Amino acid sequence: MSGKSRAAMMEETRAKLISAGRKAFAEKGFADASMDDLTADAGLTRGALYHNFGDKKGLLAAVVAQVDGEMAAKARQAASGAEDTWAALEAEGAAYIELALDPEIQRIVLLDGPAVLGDPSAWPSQNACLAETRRALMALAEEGRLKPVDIEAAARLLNGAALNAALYVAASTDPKKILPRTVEAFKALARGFLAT
Amino acid sequence: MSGKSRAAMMEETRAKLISAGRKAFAEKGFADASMDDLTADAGLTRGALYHNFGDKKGLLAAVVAQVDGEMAAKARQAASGAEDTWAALEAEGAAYIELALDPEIQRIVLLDGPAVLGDPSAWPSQNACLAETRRALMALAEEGRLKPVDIEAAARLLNGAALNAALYVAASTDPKKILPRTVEAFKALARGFLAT
DNA sequence: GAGTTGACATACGGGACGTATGTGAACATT
DNA sequence: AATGTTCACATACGTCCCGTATGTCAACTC
Repeated sequence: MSGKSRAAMMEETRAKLISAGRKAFAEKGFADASMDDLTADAGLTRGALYHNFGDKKGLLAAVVAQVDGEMAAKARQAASGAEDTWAALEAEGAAYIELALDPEIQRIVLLDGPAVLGDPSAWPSQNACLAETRRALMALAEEGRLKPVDIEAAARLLNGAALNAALYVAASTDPKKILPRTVEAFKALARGFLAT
Repeated sequence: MSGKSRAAMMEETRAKLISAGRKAFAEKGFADASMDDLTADAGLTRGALYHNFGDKKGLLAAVVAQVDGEMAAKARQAASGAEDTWAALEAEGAAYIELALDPEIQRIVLLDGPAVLGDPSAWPSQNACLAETRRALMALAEEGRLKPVDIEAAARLLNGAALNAALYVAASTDPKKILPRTVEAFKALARGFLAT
């Protein structure tokens, strides 16, 4: 058992490249990240990258999909403890705001991602975060607790509000103080969707 | 009166460069816009651009400031006809959503702008759109019609929701059909800030 | 055991950005 | 009014980086 299967080897190089790309994109931004550098960091060359991901944007897409998936998982976990469907939606939104305080997430998912890959709803990763919010809203709609709004639009509005607000919190001089206020404001805002 | 003053000449070249940059950035995106090409389009060379704007990002900042100012002006105009302070806020939000359907605005202000220049609240243009929303919210707060939320955070949430929703509308297969639903959803959402 | 496939490395060309240097017209100075 | 200076802009150069085309070596097939 000295080696591994062909497919396993390839998965390993893909993982190494994604990891190196994630670090480089987070630290330098997509535009200033050199593929020569990040592939060398992974102990490889650009050849491996082009073979596995097609081009620089392809690597970013893979990185975004990974980070996006992690975000959705954490949001789901945050919502899992809620007693109530509505509380779950609020918890998810709050979780997104807090998650987006991470510079890595801001740079990769909120700034470079949309600019390079286009609108998030068109991403190959199918935007797991958005799907999570949509799911929560549909559950509420079935319970009859929502105003008669378009679910898809509502999900986009909530997600956009949360993630954008996080950029504001992170850019502020005192994030720790502003975060709770922002989360409260988000909860107040979200209640606009509640049936009266 | 054959010529113009020195300062007037410089303003003219700045205007020509901004105009050419605006077109190039809108059509090709920031990354794929060639400074050789866009300066030639303006009948100039890269020398003029570096002299006036420092670098490529400097030109983008100037373009963003111009577009952002135009957006705020239109939003203010849309709100001017409202009978009521709250109706004005709703009208502004709706105006942002509709404005953001313009591909030029999407590309420059919503996608490349944040990615290249960083968080909008830190822009030199001071984000006229955001300022407009903040103004409307403060007026409402003085009238006592707002829940006790942080104004700054609320402005960011509303703006983020509106602009992000516009990306969704524009990316949809049938924007004309989805736009009114999205605007309605936005109005419902915004009511979350209204005092009960 | 020879041929083929495929994952990855190396070599090459083109393009774009930023800087350093040049230039000619307007303004100041005497 | 003539000369020196400034400055807005053009030109020339070096450098970096992406994408492709080509090469290579191990693994699998027959």
